[in-house]
Amino acid sequence: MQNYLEQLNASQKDAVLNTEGASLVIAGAGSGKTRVLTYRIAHLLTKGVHPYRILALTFTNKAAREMKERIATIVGDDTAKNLWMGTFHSIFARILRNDADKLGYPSSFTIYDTSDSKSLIKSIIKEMKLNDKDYKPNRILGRISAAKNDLITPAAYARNQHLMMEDQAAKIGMVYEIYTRYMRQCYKSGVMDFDDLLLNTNILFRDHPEVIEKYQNLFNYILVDEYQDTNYSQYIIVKKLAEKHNNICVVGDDAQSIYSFRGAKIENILNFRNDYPDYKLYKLEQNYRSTQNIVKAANSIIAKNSKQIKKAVFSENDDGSKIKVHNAYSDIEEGYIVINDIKDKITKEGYQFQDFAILYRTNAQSRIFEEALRKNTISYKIYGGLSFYQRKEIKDLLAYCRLTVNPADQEALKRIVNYPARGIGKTTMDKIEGAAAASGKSMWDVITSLETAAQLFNAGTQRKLNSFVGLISGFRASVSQLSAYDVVMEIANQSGMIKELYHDRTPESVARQENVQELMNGIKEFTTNRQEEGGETGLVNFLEEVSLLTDQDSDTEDDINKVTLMTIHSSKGLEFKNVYVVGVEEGLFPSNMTKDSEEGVEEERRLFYVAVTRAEDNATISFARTRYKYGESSFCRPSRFIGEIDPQFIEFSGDQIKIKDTGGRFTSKETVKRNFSQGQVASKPGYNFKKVSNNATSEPQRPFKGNSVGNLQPGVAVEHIRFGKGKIVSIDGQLPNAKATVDFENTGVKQLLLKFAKLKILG
DNA sequence: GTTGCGCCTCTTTTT
DNA sequence: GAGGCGCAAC
Repeated sequence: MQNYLEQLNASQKDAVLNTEGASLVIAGAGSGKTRVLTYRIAHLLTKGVHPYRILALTFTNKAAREMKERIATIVGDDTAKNLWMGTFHSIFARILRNDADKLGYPSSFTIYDTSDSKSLIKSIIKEMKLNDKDYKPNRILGRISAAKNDLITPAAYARNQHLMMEDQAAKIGMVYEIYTRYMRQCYKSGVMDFDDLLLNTNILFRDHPEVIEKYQNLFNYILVDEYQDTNYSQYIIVKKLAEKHNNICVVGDDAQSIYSFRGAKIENILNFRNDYPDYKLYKLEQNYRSTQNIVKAANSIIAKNSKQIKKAVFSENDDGSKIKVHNAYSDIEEGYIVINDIKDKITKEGYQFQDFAILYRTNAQSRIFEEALRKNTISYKIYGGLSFYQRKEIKDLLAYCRLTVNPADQEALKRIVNYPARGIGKTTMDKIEGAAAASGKSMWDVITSLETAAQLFNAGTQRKLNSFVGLISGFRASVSQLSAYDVVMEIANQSGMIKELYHDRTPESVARQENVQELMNGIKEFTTNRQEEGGETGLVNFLEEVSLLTDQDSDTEDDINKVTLMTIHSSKGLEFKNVYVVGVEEGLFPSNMTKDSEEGVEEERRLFYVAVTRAEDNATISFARTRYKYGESSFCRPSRFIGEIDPQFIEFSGDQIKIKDTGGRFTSKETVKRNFSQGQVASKPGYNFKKVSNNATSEPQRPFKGNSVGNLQPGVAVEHIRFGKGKIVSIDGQLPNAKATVDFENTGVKQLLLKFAKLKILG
């Protein structure tokens, strides 16, 4: 065993050695947080604490896995593997599976992902005949999810005046009813969604004292990573579990709380001292990751926030270079600037691909960088976006698995009942769904019950349904006799999926075949790993693992030495020698969705802080002045955040742009004007948008769509998706080829062909 | 019942 | 730009 204590500084050592009681470790970015957590657990183990008496909760599987591996190198595999270490969701799914029957769930309950939840909500909205203009599944799911994370049941929701008024104001007053039906439906289907895993854990602990007592006694020590990102539901679970022994250690950084949209309450970490008045506070303030310039710049950013725990993060590393700010004409140029800079650093400074990360606010931004990287034959890996498990063929196969394990799983059934096509169409499904709703039974029960089937369907349909039922029943019978791998193999073959997929040899289809193969390999791997750890290897366990996996968890061998592309959210906890924070523009970062509220902006600022502090050697910020959004080009201004960095730590490169701080906003008038005069965007009379577009293939196809032409008169204020607000000066000719002279303020754009324009009349 | 086409909405972040 | 949905044709 290595002497791990020697590798720690004084405050880190303090935090590792004081294992008893409540501890709050405030860990600045790059201050060795994971190291403290790892060694603290290793320390407990070397003191003789049994591994199964330690509960360590993280937010990603990857974090858990890496920590476990590091602990294993200190105390050995056999000890480390018995730790209760994992994400909130996976640990409590495991606990729930043991006691699911107490809550009326089958122990084989399956887990809905977000798209399953959305689809269910969509059908409830339909069933209730609500208008889908106001009732957007996304939005409704958000409300329900938030309620669950605040431990608000449907009944409590209906009684909550605040929530009800909010809903009514937003014209979605029936959310409580949708929530009620959603819960009922999930229950009936024997499924839980992500939030249910936590909510039901809370219910289990609340209603079954013997259960909570069992786990209170079991877990002598509880550790929570990224505590600033816990939501109320998680907070209560942790609090209850720790009640007995009071050995709780939470680690986090309030400055990096970036998940409030998922219900995270920064207050949990800010109020820790109220919950545990005898707590000990450890502050890790020395940053070992980044240069002094980066740390100081980051400090100047976060200083603008009001809600925070005071700390002084410092670095004793070299000063390093200043943060570079690149000003790009367009999003496409931004891509090239970044990629050229990467190439430059590789040739001149000897960095490798793996030393670079491109971080963006939204997944949609990745495409341009991917293209630029591909053109330059730089290998890259991209996280987020459409993950492996969201691909159609994978979801289909997993839906078969889910249905096999849990035939009541309604979304799984709906997904594959007619895939591959077996003549069970919409009419039949509507009947089944109607009967299921009327009788309170699951759809599976409806189709397996002979009497109802005879009433509802003609002989042909009955035969088709019976054959489907036989298929699934066959799979169910196999589960007890075959390994998970063999069951899935049987499913893939007998369902007809394989035949369907191998039907043609188009590249897409080959890719799908490979994906299915990869999933099969995944099952093999899962089985071997679990066997080594002595865990369960059933199909139900595989499904659980897969449901709670994110694509960040699946790093493969050939992912080494590649440029990393990911959202800033996913980059938390990681570090790279060179970091590019791209698209730092008003409306994008901070996002339009959040910039109206002070809390929203503070969270975005923390996100910006997270982005910058990922960098070890160089942080580079860039913004574009025009960007494609929703398939159309639009103008953007640099983000207020750039102006908030203490200027002594940044350096502008490329075209100088006038950035003026006007109370949190920037003006970039001059640059925009200059651009037009440079001719990059034509402003000649009578041009059409084809010439304006950066990308000649994306000609706007839609014809003019304003109100009637009669409304388009000189003097009318209009908005155009590309050019912002302006006033019509004059109109010539008739639609569809009318020419309007519109003065779009500050853009230099004067004339539009209405044929191609999409104007919105203001006011 | 199935397929294909065109129109519409949409985007924040994720366990 | 992409995916989802509705509608029309087969």
